[in-house]
Amino acid sequence: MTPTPRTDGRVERGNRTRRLILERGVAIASVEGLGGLSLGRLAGELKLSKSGVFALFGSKEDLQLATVRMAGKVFAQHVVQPARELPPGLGRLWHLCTRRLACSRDRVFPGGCFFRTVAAEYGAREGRIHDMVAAARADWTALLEQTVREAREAGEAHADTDVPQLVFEIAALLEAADAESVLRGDTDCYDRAAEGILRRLRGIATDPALLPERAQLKRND
Amino acid sequence: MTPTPRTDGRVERGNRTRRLILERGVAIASVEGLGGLSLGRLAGELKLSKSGVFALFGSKEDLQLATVRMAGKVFAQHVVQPARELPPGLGRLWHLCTRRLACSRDRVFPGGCFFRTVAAEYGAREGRIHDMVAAARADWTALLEQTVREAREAGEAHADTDVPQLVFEIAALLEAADAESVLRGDTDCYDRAAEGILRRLRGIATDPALLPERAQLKRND
DNA sequence: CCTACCGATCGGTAGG
DNA sequence: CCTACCGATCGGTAGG
Repeated sequence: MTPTPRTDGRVERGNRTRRLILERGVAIASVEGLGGLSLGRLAGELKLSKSGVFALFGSKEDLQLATVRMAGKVFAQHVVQPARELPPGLGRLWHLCTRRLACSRDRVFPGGCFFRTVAAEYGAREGRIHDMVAAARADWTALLEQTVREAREAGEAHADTDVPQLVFEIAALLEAADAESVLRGDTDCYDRAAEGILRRLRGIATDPALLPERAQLKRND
Repeated sequence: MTPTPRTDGRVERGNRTRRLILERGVAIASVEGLGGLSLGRLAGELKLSKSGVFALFGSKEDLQLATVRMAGKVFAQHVVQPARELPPGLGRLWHLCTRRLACSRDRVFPGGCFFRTVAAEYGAREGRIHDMVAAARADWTALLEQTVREAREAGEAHADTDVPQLVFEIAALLEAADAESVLRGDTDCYDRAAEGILRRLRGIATDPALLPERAQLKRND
């Protein structure tokens, strides 16, 4: 399956450069949006030629789309994957929420959550970037809804739980915390979001002991 | 106090042109952000000369700042002013929320709420635009907090109401509805936000009759 | 002296 | 990955 190796290692070097460009692109776009990306700027900051960057991606839009894909990998690694280590249930749902808050607090993306920034930037436009960003958000809410349903099937959440309503409110509090921390530079919002979510989860839990008593976001999780 | 009128009406014409430019600028920025504004584009769309647009504002940044101010007037007219007609209390608070949702649903700003878009665009940057956008958001949360406190002082809300926590959650649900309606093009989110807010307000109300039984956003309010 | 523009062009940079 | 360019457009300013 592996292509015949060229002993000069040009393919490998190209992949390294590509990753370098995308990591920088994700960081820039989380602060200034995907509109802040330009071939010349990325080339200048990384000491590459503009046409070299262009050759690796084919067009500016393809570079932007690849940047969105890279951001998705970062988000999955920091938020989605760690929650898989816990068994399905309210504990896993709560872990998804705290990891999402920690991802913002720790500035995994320097300008706050990449997807909130680009969703605001491309939400009202049309085209491939809008569609990919909307799909990424749909994946996130679908993951939250699936996790709630698993908790319900495990008997940890009441049978009459309104899943879309609950997930809408959870996602709203998570995003508001990210937005406010970036805009105002404070961290109270993380405790407020955690408290609001925890109150909502207590409302659907069949057993209060399934959830922590207090929102502990000081921990390194 | 009025300046001596020049019979040629040049000053008046300038003010009309200025308003025309800012109205277009607000519409463009709500969709594409303030970065989507350019002197040449505004001039082209309004059949003015680029230097004419420039002369009216002095610089691009001053044009952007004036655009933020104009958007503030629009928001005040559609959301803040109507709520003043109601007496202080939970009814006024609820009216602020429904007007805010209607402002998004009716696309008073074509790309969804102007301030959510530009807050995401400039939240992680520095400068005069960031500061003005942050101040506008602080004004909005301060208005909500003041309205909650008035309801508490009128005996309509419990004395132990955590005002900042409540306002954080209300603002989060309002913004999430706006963002989701723009990104996905549906309207369910308005009912979800209204339901979530109403549930929260019932939790602090001393008398359930102070609030509507159902979130009626179909009405023309 | 003022205003509200005009047509043309400044030095630079965009995507390609 | 490079240098060398293109058509266009950017924010801003000249004299009239």
